[in-house]
Amino acid sequence: MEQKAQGQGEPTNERAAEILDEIGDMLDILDESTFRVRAYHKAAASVRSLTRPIADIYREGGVKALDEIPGVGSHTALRLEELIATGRLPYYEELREKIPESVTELMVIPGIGPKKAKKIYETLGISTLDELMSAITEHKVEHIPGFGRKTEENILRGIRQYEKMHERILLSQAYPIAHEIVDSLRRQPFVDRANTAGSLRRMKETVGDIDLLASSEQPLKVMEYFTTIPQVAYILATGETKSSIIVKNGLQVDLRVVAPNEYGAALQYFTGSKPHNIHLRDIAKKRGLKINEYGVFESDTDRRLGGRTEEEVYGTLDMETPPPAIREDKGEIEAAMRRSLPRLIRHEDIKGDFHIHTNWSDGINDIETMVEMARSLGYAFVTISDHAEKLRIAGGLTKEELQEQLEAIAGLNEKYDDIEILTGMETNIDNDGEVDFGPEVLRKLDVVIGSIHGGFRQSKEQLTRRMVRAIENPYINIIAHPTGRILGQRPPYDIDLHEVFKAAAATGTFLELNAYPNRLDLKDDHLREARDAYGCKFAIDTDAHVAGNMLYMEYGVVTAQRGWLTKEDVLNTYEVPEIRRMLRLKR
DNA sequence: GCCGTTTTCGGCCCGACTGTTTTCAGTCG
Ligand SMILES: Nc1nc2c(ncn2[C@H]2C[C@H](O)[C@@H](COP(=O)(O)OP(=O)(O)OP(=O)(O)O)O2)c(=O)[nH]1
Ligand SMILES: [Mg+2]
Ligand SMILES: [Mg+2]
Ligand SMILES: [Zn+2]
Repeated sequence: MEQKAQGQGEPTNERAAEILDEIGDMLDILDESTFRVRAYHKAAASVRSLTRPIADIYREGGVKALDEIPGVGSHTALRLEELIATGRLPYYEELREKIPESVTELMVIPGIGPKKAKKIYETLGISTLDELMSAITEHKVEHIPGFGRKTEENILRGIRQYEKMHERILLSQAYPIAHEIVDSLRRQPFVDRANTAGSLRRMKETVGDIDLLASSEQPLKVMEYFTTIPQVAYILATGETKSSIIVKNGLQVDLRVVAPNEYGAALQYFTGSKPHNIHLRDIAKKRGLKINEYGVFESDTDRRLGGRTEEEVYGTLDMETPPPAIREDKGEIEAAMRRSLPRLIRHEDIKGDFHIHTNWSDGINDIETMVEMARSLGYAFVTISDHAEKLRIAGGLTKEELQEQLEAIAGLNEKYDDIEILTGMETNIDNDGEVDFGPEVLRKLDVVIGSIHGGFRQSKEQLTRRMVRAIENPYINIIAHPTGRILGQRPPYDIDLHEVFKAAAATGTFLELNAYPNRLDLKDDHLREARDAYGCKFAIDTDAHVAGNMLYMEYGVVTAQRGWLTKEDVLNTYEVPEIRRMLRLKR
């Protein structure tokens, strides 16, 4: 029998995490201890969020290094070693003999957990979604002991819901939907306060649903309003503190409603993340306190100590309040206890944008329009960085055209005294790591960007070599969208980021945080790794192809925050003379 | 299965909503 865990060579982090999750699910179905089950899921989440391939970690530090991954203990470290070394995991395969893959797959349906999946499998001998659908049509499911007519209906709805929508959506797509509902809630006289919460408030690059919080003295009125807004397609559940709806595009929206003096505790709870909450509550518990969404309490007396504001919740534990963007249980709780939270970069720190296209290549607007947009954003500078000639499909500029553009920019710079237009170009890194132009052209430019636009399927060695050569080119200042991923469309190319970060730090080459909402590349965790382990510096760029795109800077800044970056880490927070000085250091 | 300035054993966050249940399990946040 062909198993996914077999003979596939070294597992990616994602594959290893999937296997750990599936083991957790199988143990869950087998009625194992919930703590063991949780341990597997926790280890899976930890492996999934690593910034380095586990195979590399293992090669460098052996089992000991695997053991040091949070949530991975001696036992799982050995299992991962087996998996990395042989491409197989006998323990996983043994469990699979008892529980077929298709049974754990039933658990993707909202409303079907380990117990229902097990009953469906054992009672009806059903393990696939198709079989389940026919069993529902024949009304066999409602006769499973403990199930009923409504259970069957809900499973059917669950399947429909899953088929319509089960992917995470871009933060930028969820954001306006969320704020439209928040705004409408705020307009209701019976609503005291309303806010976004969950991953959307933490500004995660994608969100699984929209989480909203409101406070009110009349919670039932709020729920009645919420479940009848025009966006509603289906009401999943509604009670006096919590309701869930599905909106027209298939997305789920959860609303929690609490009393006004509980707002801070509820916001803390509902902002999460889940690991952050669990860690925080664990600390409270060890101090004889209890935290829930209604407040902080003394465990033995249930006396309420606070919860009006988030600061009160964290303050009761003698902690600073971590910004929502970093509440991922990746060190922020410890930092908040030491009172040494990072001073994260703010949007106001941004003084300009280095990556802007115009109608000289594949942009929509002319130079002046882009400059006017930059001025309206209060920027001190903007760099025009059109594509170069090798990227024909993007209307790349020849060196003659570039010369013309430089003259046009010189003219515009005469006209403005409140903004400086820097000259630049986005060059294409070819298969040999060379770019469109040599020093005689590039030396005329203030800022040179290099990026990969093709050959994504090359070997890791080749891709890495190309990139590192470009980084070593003394004229290239910024590497744009370093991993090439496009959320929901294209995975990152297979490149050795360790080599890229090392070379960038050694040469004084800035790594881009491309703020385009479906790129956000480098991503949050990579930014943090590149800075902390390598000392890299960054530029947050919008890669605007039309003036309005320059507003994407906001998504770049929040992603930088999620990567724990401070103002000092980011080139476009400096004054122009200082930027020029830093750019010249490389040449 | 993981983990440790009170522990290497004994804990592991805490609660809402639903359906099928005569008292709570399952799923989800
Ligand atoms: N204490 C506690 N809080 C939880 C738990 N599950 C969820 N929460 C809180 C923290 C989450 O951020 C918040 C919203 O839950 P979601 O499932 O929507 O997660 P979140 O929005 O973080 O991520 P998402 O993008 O929706 O997958 O509810 C839990 O098991 N325990
Ligand atoms: Mg959510
Ligand atoms: Mg939610
Ligand atoms: Zn570009």
